[in-house]
Amino acid sequence: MEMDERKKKILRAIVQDYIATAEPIGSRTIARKFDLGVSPATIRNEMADLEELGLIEQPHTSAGRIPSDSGYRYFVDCLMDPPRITDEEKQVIERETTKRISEIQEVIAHTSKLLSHLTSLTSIILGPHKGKSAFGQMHFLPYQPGQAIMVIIKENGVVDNHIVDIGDAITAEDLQHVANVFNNKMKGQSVDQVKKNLLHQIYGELARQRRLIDNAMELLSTILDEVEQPEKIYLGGTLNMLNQPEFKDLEKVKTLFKVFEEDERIKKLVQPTQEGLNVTIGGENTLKEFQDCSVISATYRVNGETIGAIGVLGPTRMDYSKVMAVVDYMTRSLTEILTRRRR
Amino acid sequence: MEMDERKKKILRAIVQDYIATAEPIGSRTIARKFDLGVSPATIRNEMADLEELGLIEQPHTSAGRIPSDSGYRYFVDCLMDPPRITDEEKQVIERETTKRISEIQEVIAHTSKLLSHLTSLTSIILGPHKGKSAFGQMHFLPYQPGQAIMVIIKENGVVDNHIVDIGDAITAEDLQHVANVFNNKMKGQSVDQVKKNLLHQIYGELARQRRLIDNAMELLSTILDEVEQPEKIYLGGTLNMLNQPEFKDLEKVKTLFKVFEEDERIKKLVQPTQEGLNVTIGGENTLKEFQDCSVISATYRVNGETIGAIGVLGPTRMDYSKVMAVVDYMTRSLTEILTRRRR
DNA sequence: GTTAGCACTCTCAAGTGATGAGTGCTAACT
DNA sequence: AGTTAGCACTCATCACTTGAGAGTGCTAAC
Repeated sequence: MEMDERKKKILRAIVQDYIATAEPIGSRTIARKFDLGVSPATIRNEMADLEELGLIEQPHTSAGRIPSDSGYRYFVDCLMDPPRITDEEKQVIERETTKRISEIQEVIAHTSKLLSHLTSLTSIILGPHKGKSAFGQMHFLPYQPGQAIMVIIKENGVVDNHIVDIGDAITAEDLQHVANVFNNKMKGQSVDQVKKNLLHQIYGELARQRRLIDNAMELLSTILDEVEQPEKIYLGGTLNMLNQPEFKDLEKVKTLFKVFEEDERIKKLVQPTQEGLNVTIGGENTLKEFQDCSVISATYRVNGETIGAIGVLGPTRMDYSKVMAVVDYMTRSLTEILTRRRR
Repeated sequence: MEMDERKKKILRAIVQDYIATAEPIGSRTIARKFDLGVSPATIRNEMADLEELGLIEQPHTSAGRIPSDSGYRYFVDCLMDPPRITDEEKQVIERETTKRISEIQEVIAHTSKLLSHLTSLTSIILGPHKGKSAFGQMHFLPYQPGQAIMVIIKENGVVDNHIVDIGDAITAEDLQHVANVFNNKMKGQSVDQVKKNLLHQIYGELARQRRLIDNAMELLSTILDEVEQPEKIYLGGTLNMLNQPEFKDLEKVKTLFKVFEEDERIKKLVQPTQEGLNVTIGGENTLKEFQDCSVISATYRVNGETIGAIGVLGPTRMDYSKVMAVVDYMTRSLTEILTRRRR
């Protein structure tokens, strides 16, 4: 069976109306609301075909039709108005993102809020992965008698600091010396490499500061091996889900919110499967709790390198065109902000 | 009218049963479940008295009685078994808190989880307030051509760092010089003071680095004025509320969770009004969304100084004895951990 | 190929009545 | 005087029925 023009029109009508009202729509209503020039009976026949094609379904005998997952998929791929951001949305985003915020976490948290606000759905942002970064520089700053602050700058520019106990016997010059040795030997190396290859060298050169070195190495391990610490997840507008009629059931809300607390599974949702905008509809995603939901996601970059993902979660019945436009624009916006910030 | 022994017994029975079942309890059931040696009719008479005293109430004519806020209050103050932590709870807490965690945020987050888990309610922890701290030291570290990392150490030992753009013309010595001037002039001063009194001096001494100074001052403002950044709030087990029968209504859930997102109002809930354990029952607290809820809270300390609060939020119908015991114990535990950690 | 007509199905909301829990009151009992 | 049995009354809840409305599929006519 072929998808002729009229079938397409009818499917589009069904999807659009269902997205707007969340009510199954019947042939009579379609004929009334959408000017297709045919009678309800004709539409009924077409709908029977569409159902056979698996694009729409009936919740029960005497209800109207609703789109199936495949129906949404077809709609998104072939029927939908192309995603186009409205001037109003654009303005809001511009206004909100030009506020100068320095901390990257805050930028992302703010983006998350904005995204959920614009879509009235739940936003999910995968924070930038810290990236296993190699050793860059080390410095010691005087702090208090017997203590110094060890500052470690990773190769990717992230700065970490820790207070370390030093003996009273160590002078500023000694510290400088230790730092110099580390900086020379370790530049660009991972901790494992250092432990294997260079530690005895360092010990050799700095025999007297053995305790300080051990201390420093331990700190370096924890700081540079921070990769295990997973990317942070930012959720925004989780409450918006409660306004969706598909979550008027308390049990559903419970399971939904339970999953919201499991970062690992949320992460899977926005994990991009391909470049550009990802649209995952209903059962296409693997989490059974979200079989009634769709996710629009995309990745954001810094200096061309993909470092995180941004997504919107909503009921399958969402305004794909609008949400896709917003996610797309926000991704670019975020990429731009982060890139500019880094310059 | 006096509260004689029998009235007390009956009130206690009503509260205990209602806490356990969440169902209004009638005279017959009381006579059956609790061995008071009198007939339902007598209990009815007593209950009429208790109602007149405002300690219990009837949801509707033919339902049993439930405790009123005053009833709970009387129960907590006079009737309840004294809070006593069980060995089992104690063990769990010991086990969980001996895991060595270094970051204070993590300690608190973990405590929050533990607390909500033990009580099956929602835990609220007010993070340690950062305290307005004055300028301590400043350092510049070389980073990339044209950029340096400015490290600011506050008087309380908190370290902050930011990448700053410096011109190509500035040498390491220049930077050192700038830092020295700042360190000399500003030690222990607040930013406002500096702006008022010292800025022109600094400009005078460092005429050539005017742009860098402006830059630095701006950063200092944001870093040192961080007080405005409020104490962080840790919520745990918010989902537990969904298991409470009083929140089977979706509308209630919505308003509840909305308030959960408003830190300012949550803060009010646990803000201690007196030393030791605070018990706020139902309408006693000021937030109208929480008129059906009670809060048990207490403050935790470091080195004798109160730095935050810890609390449990649940329906008015909660197991006061148990929750009070747990909150009390956890407070001590947290105080101890933080104090030990600081040594 | 399209449409009108019609019987049929199914949900939903409103109405009904039985049931049961619980009360307050009265009068009898100890 | 305090306690209890008995009883009429109230009210929520549940199961059941019923009617209305929406929608369908089928058939026959256009």
